[in-house]
Amino acid sequence: MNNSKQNKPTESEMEILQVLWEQGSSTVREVHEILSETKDSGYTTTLKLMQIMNEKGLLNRNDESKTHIYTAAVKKESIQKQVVSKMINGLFKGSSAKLVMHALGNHRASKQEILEIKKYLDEIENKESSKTKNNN
Amino acid sequence: MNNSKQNKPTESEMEILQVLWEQGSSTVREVHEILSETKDSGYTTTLKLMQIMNEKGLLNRNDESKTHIYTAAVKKESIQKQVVSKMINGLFKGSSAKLVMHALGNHRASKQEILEIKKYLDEIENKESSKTKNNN
DNA sequence: ACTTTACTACGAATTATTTCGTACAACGAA
DNA sequence: TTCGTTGTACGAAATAATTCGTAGTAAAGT
Repeated sequence: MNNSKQNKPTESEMEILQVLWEQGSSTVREVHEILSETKDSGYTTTLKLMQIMNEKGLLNRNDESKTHIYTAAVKKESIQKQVVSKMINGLFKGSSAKLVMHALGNHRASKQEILEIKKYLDEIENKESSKTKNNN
Repeated sequence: MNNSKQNKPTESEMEILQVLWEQGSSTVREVHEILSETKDSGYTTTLKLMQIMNEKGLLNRNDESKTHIYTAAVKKESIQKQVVSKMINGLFKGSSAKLVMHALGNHRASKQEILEIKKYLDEIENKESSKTKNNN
């Protein structure tokens, strides 16, 4: 049923997904341009990677024109969820609170953010049963 | 200065570190026994991995007796920090609040935990300068 | 002493991931 | 049309990570 799961993206694939999530549909060149800022592998490397990701179902591609346009085929949220779950179960052994405090401890949050979180906490504290869908 | 950093543990190495952080110093067999519950690679695989980790400085070992005793040489906190940072900068593009809400959304926290988090939020909201050392 | 058992060491095979070279097609400009 | 440029395809090399077989050693049992 779900063709897009199963294939956990590798480290390099994650980098590409992140670019596509940020920029939206892009060409290989566009993606490569951005990756180049922080990495120095060649153009064909990015190309190959994206082709593989397409085969794996991680990306979709439109090849009507000569220059293909790629789009992330997996939702950012779904990957975020996957990664966060793994961390909670692994490194933080079931305690989301610990992860939360680490996150806040390492990376200073703005007053604004702190407020948001508090609001969110109030919500989940009250309704002990509803299923909340969260943000991006 | 910091000899223990640099070598980012691989996936398998993380599994071993987690066992050692939980169980404390252990023999290869003890570690392997636990890993076996969820994985099916052989004993010598675990052995080899731990030997490599020792070389990399990820583990320390006491080989006074025939059966060596291994200990994690890196602090759990330091790895947690590393991983969380990477997530915030990558997948969550700078917003620790988003990570926090994802964590709480995916993994139901207990009332107890929610309280702890709130308390923590109050702390960092107030003192804008002190450096808090957090839990395990 | 001999055999079995529990270890370590370590080379090497296997598998996964990343990287690149090269061939070839389309397109636009001269 | 003929180049030069920009793209894709794809095999295959280079690297990284995991897995295991085999050899050898010490300790304990018989």
